Amino acid sequence: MGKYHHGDVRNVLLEKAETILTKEGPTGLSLRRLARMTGVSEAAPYRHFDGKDGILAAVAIAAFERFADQLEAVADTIANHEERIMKLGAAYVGFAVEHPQHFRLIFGRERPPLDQYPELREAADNAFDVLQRAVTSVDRKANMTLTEAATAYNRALAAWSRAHGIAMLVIDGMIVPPADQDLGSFVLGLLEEDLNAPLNA
Amino acid sequence: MGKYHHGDVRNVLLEKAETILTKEGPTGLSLRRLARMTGVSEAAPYRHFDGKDGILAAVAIAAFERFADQLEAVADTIANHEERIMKLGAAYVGFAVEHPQHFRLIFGRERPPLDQYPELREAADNAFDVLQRAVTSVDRKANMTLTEAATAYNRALAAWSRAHGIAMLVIDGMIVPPADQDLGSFVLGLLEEDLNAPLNA
DNA sequence: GCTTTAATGTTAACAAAGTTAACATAAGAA
DNA sequence: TTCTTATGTTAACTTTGTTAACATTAAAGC
Repeated sequence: MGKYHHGDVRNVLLEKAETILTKEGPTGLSLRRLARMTGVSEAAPYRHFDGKDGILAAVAIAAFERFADQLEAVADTIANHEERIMKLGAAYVGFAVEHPQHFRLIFGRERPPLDQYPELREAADNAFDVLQRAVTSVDRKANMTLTEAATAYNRALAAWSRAHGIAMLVIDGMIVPPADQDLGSFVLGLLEEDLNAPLNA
Repeated sequence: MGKYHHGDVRNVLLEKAETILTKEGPTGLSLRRLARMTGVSEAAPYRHFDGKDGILAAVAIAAFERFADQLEAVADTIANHEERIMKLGAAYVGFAVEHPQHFRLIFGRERPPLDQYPELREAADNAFDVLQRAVTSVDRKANMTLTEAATAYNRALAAWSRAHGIAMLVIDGMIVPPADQDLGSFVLGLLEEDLNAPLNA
């Protein structure tokens, strides 16, 4: 007389997985525990997901999508090129700080291999496309020379890696943002820092 | 008649752990497998290390030291301030690319908590001191105003996070360095990229 | 030299996790 | 209604981290 077919196990599992991940990270997410917490047998998740990686992939896809949406929302509202790059970087770090576990999931090594989950690869590519478009969009509509295009691409990489480095080091606790300052402006300050300028600017 | 006391189990374990880590990363390092490969009982490692975290900590400490040495070697040979910062960044990324698993270990979440391993914390702090000194050393010997000192500090953070971001994205395969170019000059290019400069420089 | 003690090994057990196989039941198609 | 498929369940198997109980060796104290 077991409650076979509750109807929505897959979604419930996903939501609970989401909750656990937020609190304890990918390592703390155990399939068995997840199943118990969902009130379903310990093997049930295997009917809906391709094992643990399958669930992680599903969560990662959702995370990538939210990430991309958040970046796009910022990028779309800012017309000025330089300002857009900077604010985008701040938003990038902002997402990492607000959702450190999700950020770690989509960039860390517990992320399932992109090759094995085409939708995951798609979600990842889409997020990076948003970034790249935002960084190079203004230049794209002008007719660029080959070297200009190359520079634009490199600049996107540079902007991306700067934001990424700050994000990683901050959520790792290696860089501690000053308490008396807004996180966004702190990040902007770091992004704009010119390593070659004289100290007494 | 068992071969009790082979004499050097601790070091052999560490070396084998090192080997496994290089090939398979922290996740692939299983204590039991390590013990078997070392030809010792599966509980033996616990006599020499504080469980799995203990071994990871030991390996991480060694990794931090090599990392710091490598950075210091570069920093010490370059007198020019700007050049030193840049080459240091390239060395930072170089280490990550040469030893991705070690880099991941010392920066990822499988690194044992610094609080629980004072020597690990020390090794980490030392590595970052090397970085910070190299980035701010020239300025340090001048008598700086408070704001100059703050700028110097921020600049160190900016340099660090830039290198870190490139390193992370490269070893994650999200940024693929061009095959026709030396990795070092690729990194230097990214580090020097001025996001605000016009495209046709 | 002999005895005691601490260090170092060993085996055996436990719990937790990922995964799969074998079986049960419900829902929908034929 | 019957057959097939999707979805659940239980029970097993393997691996892993860890600890307890016991064995042996080396070193220290007498």
